[in-house]
Amino acid sequence: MDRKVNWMTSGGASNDVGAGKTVVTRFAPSPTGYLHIGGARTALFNWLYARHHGGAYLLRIEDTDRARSTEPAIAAIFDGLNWLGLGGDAEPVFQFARSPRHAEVAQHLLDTGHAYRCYLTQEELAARRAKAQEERKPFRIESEWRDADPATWPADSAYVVRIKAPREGETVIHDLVQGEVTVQNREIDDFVILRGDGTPTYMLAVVVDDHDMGVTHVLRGDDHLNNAFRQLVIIDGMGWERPVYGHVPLIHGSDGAKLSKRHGALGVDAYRDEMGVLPEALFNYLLRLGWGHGDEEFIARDKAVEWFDMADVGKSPSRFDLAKLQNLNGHYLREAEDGRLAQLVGERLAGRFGAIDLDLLTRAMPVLKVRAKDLNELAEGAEFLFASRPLAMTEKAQGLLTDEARARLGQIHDRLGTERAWTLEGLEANLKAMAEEQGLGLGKLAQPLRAALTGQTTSPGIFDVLVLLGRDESLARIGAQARVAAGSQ
RNA sequence: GGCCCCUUCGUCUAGCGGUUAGGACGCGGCCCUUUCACGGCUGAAACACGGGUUCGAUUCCCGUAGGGGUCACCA
Repeated sequence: MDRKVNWMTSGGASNDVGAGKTVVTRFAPSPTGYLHIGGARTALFNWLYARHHGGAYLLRIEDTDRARSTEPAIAAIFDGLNWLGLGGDAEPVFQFARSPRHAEVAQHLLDTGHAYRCYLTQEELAARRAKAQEERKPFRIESEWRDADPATWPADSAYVVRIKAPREGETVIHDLVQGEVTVQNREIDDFVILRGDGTPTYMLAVVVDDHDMGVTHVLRGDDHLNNAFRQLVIIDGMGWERPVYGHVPLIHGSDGAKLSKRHGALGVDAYRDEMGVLPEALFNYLLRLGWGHGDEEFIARDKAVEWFDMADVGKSPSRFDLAKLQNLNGHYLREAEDGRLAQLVGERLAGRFGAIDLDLLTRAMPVLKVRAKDLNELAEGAEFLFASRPLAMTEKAQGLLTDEARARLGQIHDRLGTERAWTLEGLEANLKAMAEEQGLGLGKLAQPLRAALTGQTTSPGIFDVLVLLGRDESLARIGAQARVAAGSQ
């Protein structure tokens, strides 16, 4: 509870850092794959925090790993972010393009004695590491070049630039999520900031970019918590102001293990395309994963912005629960506008049925969407509207069409044939009257009728189906099944 | 293994010294009902364990156990 106080000690209102600066957050994915669910949540939290405090939310692509970074991955990440409404407030920064600036900072650190050239080879390091492990001693890089006089640095040998980390004392971070975290400085080694080929490492690049972008709040996965202490060495060496940190616990799979493809570490595009999830549903789900606001479950965007606070982010990792996402998705499906859903479902149906009558689909949507949890189910439920005769029957539907049922379908066909207006009320009155006349439950008529009209045993209300299909198509479908009965007599 | 972090129903969470420990998903039952859903009502289900501190601990402190993260010239 004093987390807030800690980062406000420099004074000012809660939306100020230091001397009244505006909040600036960033989401910095590395484009080595799609935008995964954990990254999406990190982006969401950064976006919300910036919005809540009236600040800016920036994007940075960490493409310094040239071998693993790809164009398609970059596109997929932007695509996913935009779909969720989490695009940046400014043009994204591409990290690789800034490597000259990174090298410049490394040089400055070298010049000021905060870093040094280390001529140890990777082989030597590996050998020392192996030896330490053999002796069961903790390994920490102790380069003899740390205190070497720059005048003795060989001019022609390969070297890396290492930061000179403090060896005594301790470093404390007042984390917005984790609270006060202390690490002994001796635990921090002289990590590399510039590689042998002169390119910057991630540790250097992040710090320089965050500084240059004016980032005030670094909100990221807590797998970076340890990195924060190392990054602070560079920040302090440059004499820069420290950002406020907030390390959010990771999302785990349903079995508690690290999230992998098996449990939903899919790209957000998979949730959209394959699972038929609506962006507002994923937004709401991700928001509630690790964060809560009293008993609120369905939280709209504007409310999320209003309520979001890093202090309410839980400190323990949460598990990804697909069932809950689906429930949320069902909720948002029911709330979604019919025309929009028709559009989305139409795209899914076009492959099988050709041109889709979006007007019909839109009219059907109110009765269709209440029984679907995702766009796939919605599309499935809408199929009967576009299926052509003869209708394919599911096994259960077939089972419903007994001789007796087919005989009744004949009667229904005759009765409804006299219906001219074809209204919901008229049809309902007609069939209920028929059921009553014959002393039958409505179900005895409705189920075979449903099978004849949709080829399935479940569907929207039977009168809705009748109206949606229209007089001609309905009578044709009923007649088709009734006729079979007549032929078999 | 060293270091860091975490621990309330199966899951997501509310709780911030005194509560019949609340909500949601999922699960069971009932109602609504032409099917399936939706909706409504309802039931089972949790403070990891052990010590303290305190008149009183789910809540504060310390251990134990369990879980997670991290220890690269990857990001």
